[in-house]
Amino acid sequence: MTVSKAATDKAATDAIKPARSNGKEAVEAAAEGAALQLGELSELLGYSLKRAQLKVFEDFLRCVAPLQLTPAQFSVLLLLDKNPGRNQTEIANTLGILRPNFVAMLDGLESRDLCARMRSANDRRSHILVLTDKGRAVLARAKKLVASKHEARLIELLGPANHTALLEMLSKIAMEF
Amino acid sequence: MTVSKAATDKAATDAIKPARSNGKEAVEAAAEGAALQLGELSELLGYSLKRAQLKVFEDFLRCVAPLQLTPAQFSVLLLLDKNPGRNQTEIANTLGILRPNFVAMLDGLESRDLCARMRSANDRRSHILVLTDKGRAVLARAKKLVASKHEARLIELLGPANHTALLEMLSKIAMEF
DNA sequence: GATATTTGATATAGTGGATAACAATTATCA
DNA sequence: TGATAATTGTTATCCACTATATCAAATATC
Repeated sequence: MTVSKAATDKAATDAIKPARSNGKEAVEAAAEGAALQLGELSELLGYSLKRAQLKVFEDFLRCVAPLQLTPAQFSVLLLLDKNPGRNQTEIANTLGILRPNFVAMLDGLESRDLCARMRSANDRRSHILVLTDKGRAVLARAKKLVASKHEARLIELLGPANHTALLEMLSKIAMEF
Repeated sequence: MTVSKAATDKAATDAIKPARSNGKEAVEAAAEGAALQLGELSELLGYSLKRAQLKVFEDFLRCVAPLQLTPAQFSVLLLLDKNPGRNQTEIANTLGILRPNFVAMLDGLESRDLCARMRSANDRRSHILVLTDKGRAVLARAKKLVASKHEARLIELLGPANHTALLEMLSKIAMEF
């Protein structure tokens, strides 16, 4: 497994002559311009998982580009909206973000006036996180873009039933594996 | 979406009192120690995709730890074995690794005597990549570990039919999305 | 009231991914 | 043929993300 965004850019556009199956297949294939054999790689779940994830994130970024939101930022806004009154540690932990790394991320969102830190009255150590009006507006627009462009394209590719089944299996792996 | 390895470490171990459903539900829930609501996040394919991918890679590393191979390194060895006579550009492109980043990766594998660069006779610019005997031996052991520990655990969790269906859908996304 | 824990924050390091540029070599074609 | 373009491996460098240690302020524990 490896996988980045690059991949089959140049290599795939190479001429692909069908490899004739004589003695030294692969070596001859290399001498020609044949496509490489993935071999067991195509059976490795992790490999396809990673490549699919990159594709999906890439498409997410495209679809939500007018709002300049990354998948991570979108998830934070979603969580803040559904869970008012929570502090940084709670939000970060739920999303699997380490608290030190969450600081800069919040700085970014707060500087764009999408959310705000408010000192808690009960516990003056913690910051209660709240969506601003602008944050709610951006989130609403983002939800629409994600549903109508991003997820819609996935559902179209897989079919609704498969899409649901895929989501269930991925959740199962994420939670129980 | 966000997701790193950390996640539900501390927050999940917090006391989870069932939130009573009166007026200000979520705010009250925050006042107590209730679990956070993922909301639309659980319907976002990219979110589960990323979390599942992290879990799978994590498990891969554990299973193949005795051989000290990352998923990326394993994929390189696999590809070299199935495609002898190829150069760095071809291998890197197929795996979605950018050529500049592939150099250090190969240095690592070569310094462990798992593969070797050989100057091509036809084109003295390129390096033909070959597995060493040790590389083949390590790859063979890695394949066994991956099949018997890593993939086996995934198949056990999902069931063989679902596992296959999942692989097909992920490949479809990776290739056609 | 002394000690430990938690929270947000800073500094820092490691890793993966991306671009520009370069020398050596090979391909193109006028 | 010879000038120019393209390719290969490489280096340097930058950015984003992840991870750990540490700190001061505030709170919890006993």
